[in-house]
Amino acid sequence: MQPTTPLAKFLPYQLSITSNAVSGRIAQEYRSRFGLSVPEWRVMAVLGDSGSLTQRELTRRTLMDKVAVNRACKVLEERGLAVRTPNAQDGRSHHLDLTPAGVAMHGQIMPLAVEMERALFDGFTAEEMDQFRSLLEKVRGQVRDFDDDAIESDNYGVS
Amino acid sequence: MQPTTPLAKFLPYQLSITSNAVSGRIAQEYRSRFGLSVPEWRVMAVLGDSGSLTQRELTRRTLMDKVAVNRACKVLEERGLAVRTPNAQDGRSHHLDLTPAGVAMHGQIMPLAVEMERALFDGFTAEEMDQFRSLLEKVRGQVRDFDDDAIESDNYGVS
DNA sequence: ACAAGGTAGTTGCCTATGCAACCGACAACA
DNA sequence: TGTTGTCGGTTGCATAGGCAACTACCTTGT
Repeated sequence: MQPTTPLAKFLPYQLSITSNAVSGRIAQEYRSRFGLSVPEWRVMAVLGDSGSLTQRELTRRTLMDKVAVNRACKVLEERGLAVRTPNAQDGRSHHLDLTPAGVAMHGQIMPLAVEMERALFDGFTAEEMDQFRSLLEKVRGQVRDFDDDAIESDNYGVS
Repeated sequence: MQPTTPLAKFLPYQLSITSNAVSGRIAQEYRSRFGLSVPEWRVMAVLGDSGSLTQRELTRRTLMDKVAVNRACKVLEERGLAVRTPNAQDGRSHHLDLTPAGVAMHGQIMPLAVEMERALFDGFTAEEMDQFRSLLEKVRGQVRDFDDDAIESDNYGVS
């Protein structure tokens, strides 16, 4: 239906619009059901699974910016879904844990995540999902390599 | 190396971080080489290929917000890369075209796009790339379906 | 011809996101 | 023990991106 532009064939473009569509759909669901943003949801997910983590640990595990983690934690604390307790080993940081209310919400959040993943990839075979996962991982590896080589050689005529 | 959290297995999450990594890398390249943002680049790509399009048409082809298209066009015009000429058929809109400078830049932009796509998917077989493309497309289709069904049934206990 | 409704483009506002700078605390070492 | 460098966390700032409202213009129906 859409006229073929070079843009439509460009794989990074397809990746981008697909990711946006999926993220948007999921964000909408979490916002309307729980009033959670995506960063908040991610912190809840990790915290509910592992518990007692510092923000540094959360940053590492969610691959989000430390500021994003900080703000998400702040909101979760204000909403009474998580608490910070002092870290005896390191006075700079604190341990984060879900409150009972947080645990309860986590118990609703994860099934919804599973359900959405199922709905989004409904019709995919197990092989296709594995393939998709490994292709995504491979691309991330390439980005890291790409970052290293950093094409400083040829600047395509632009100084 | 990274401890396994449920988050890391969650496919929409992997999609999101992969897309961010790729987009970020590409955005950086276009910014440093041409001073173009991603929306500006997309408009340049489509315009260079088809020429004489209205913003409405550009919106349709890039799948971007009409405001994003508008702002990109404004910048391109200010930088002398594109011009707007009145549309005799419809007084509300105008036709956009690349200037000679815009055409020249387009001539450098597209090879870089091809080169980056190549570098990012280096090591992928043609089959893998096709597979990737069709998987992405399939997911987008699912998001559309998902949008329709809209899971209004069970609200997971949240009113 | 004119009223009502719709559409392309534009502007303003509000939120999300990221970086850089900063603060208090830890670690290494003279 | 004091000094220097580093690290976790926080805040402020600057930018990107989307939505809603508005203007100007087109279209349809009377």
